[in-house]
Amino acid sequence: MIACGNCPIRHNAVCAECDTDELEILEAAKSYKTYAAGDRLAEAGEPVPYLSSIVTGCATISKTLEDGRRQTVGLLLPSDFIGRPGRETSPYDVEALAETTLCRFERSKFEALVRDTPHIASRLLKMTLDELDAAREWAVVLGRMTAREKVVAFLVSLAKRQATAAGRPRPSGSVFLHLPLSREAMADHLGLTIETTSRQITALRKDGLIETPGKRDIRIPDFDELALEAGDDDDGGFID
Amino acid sequence: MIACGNCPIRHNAVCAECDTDELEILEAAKSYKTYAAGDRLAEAGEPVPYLSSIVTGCATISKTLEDGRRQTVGLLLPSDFIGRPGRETSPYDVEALAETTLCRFERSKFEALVRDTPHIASRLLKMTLDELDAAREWAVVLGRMTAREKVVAFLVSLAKRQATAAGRPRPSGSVFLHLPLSREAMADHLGLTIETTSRQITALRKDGLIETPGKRDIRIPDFDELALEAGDDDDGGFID
DNA sequence: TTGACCCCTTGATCCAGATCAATGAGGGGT
DNA sequence: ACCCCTCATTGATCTGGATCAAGGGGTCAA
Repeated sequence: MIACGNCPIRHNAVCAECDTDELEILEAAKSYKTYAAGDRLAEAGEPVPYLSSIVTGCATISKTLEDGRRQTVGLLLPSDFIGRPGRETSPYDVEALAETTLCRFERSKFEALVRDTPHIASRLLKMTLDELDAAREWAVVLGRMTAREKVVAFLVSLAKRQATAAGRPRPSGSVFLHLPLSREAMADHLGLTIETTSRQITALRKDGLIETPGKRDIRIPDFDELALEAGDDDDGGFID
Repeated sequence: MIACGNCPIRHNAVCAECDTDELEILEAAKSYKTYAAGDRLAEAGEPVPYLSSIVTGCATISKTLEDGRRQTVGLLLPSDFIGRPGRETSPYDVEALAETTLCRFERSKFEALVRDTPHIASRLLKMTLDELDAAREWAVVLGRMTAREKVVAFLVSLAKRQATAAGRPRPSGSVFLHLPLSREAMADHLGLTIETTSRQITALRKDGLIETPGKRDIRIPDFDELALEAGDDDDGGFID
């Protein structure tokens, strides 16, 4: 059991705005659970008894159509939140891509926390607005970008999130990236097939935009050059 | 100036949970503004001085890439909210598709309302979570559906929203639908070209799934039959 | 060491939807 | 009434990414 004060996601998760008094309440209500890679954290249409934050690991939110087509609609990394106050069941599958530890709260307890703790409520609102922005940005990728641009957009966004999580500013220069996703999971996220995804990675390597020291490892020699491929001129400048 | 008590979106907008005392505060702070079809309500990268609700009309949230490709990431109908507390500028263009009236609050005033009025904050959280669900559902459409399925999914979702707005349950049987969007706006929303969108509508008409009494009017003789085309077996059952 | 399995890559072909190109159908202004 | 002008439809062709198919390499268990 990690003390909230030492928690790796203390300053990014839904508890980020809480003061020490409030942390004590969370401390009393929380429980941890660790899942293995491949485990289901939630299943479409099934009840979600716990609302949780990802402490370590990685998971996807996805939907599978009756005929097997699958689309990932969210990629969850440490500090991201799983579940929705006010809704008993999940509309999506959530599955761990790697060993994943959750910090969990029983639904009814968490809903009370949201009601009674303005710092939780306001943090949750901010995180939800951020997720909405991310989902909309991804809609542009899915709707209008070419396969190559999709792969680049994914690598760029992953590098940015990795930097943010580490408290670093926008990446630049040389960046190393470990992919928590298989090619299949990437393809599902990008709205492509495995084959096309693989070919685009090969093409980016041949063009010198990335190096692939391992199947799941990417080195980006020049982040800005890669970002340019997806038209990412980093609007950036938002005030918090 | 409409009195909040008589407002058409009183029970669906961000003010839905407010009691009469709180409405008085809103009443004092709000102002109305009406835009013509085609007007910009917000521009990507520009400041958004007012946070608003749509009272009547229709608008799109969209992004245009440097080379002109455009993707609509949200369709705004009466009671929907525009703008984000905590962010000065809009990352997207917002434009009116028809004459649109907004109920507006100065940013600083609204941010204070969110802070001090739990009924506003909680309603805003719920609306944002709903929008996030909608954005994710749309990601499945954009990433994995065929052109025909995309058009059907759009018509089905529009019919559902229209029914919800009118306080009716899930549509069934014969449904009449007025499209607030041009073919171009539809195409931008669906991640298709105008031509493909038009062809799919023609195909659906030839298949007897829809009738088109006017370019912007659609009659759906059998809603459930159409919904089936997009694999919409209406999970429905969510608890609020 | 061998083999089974999984995941990834690469090649060949196909096809849904994009692109290029007319044509039609209002609709508003003069 | 006529002329634009915008929007929608339809046709012909092209192409990016899907599909079908065949290896290749790493890992684990026997």
